Amino acid sequence: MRAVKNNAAADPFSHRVLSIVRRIPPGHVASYGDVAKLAGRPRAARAVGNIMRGCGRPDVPCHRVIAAGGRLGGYGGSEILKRSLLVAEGIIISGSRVRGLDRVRWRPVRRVRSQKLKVRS
DNA sequence: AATCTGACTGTTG
DNA sequence: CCAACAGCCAGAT
Repeated sequence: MRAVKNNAAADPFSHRVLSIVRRIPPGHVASYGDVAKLAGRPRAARAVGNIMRGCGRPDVPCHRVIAAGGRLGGYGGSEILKRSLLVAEGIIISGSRVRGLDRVRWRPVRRVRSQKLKVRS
């Protein structure tokens, strides 16, 4: 049985996007644009949204992926649920905006390029 | 291969 | 702040 064949979504991009979203820790968020950028396609925010729409995986915290500027973005019509999930993780939301975005925005650990220590002698 | 579809985003009025 | 528009993009038809 060939198995897996009907699944056309085995592309590197969507796979990369999903693995990135999977790493967003509770209490943190990333915008569609952020994820797109991390996935190597800085202008594919819209495409990321489409991928989120289809991800129905329990291991993918798609509720932590929001729109730019702290706006919530969509959640399959249940934006209320998305808001609840975020609040439950400690995210503070005022109106329809995440507050203190800079403090909860997820920052993947980037490799520091042999940062030299300046030693004074 | 061409067209359509949006959980997007930045600009403009 | 909100609505309309115009780019942009990967997936699905």
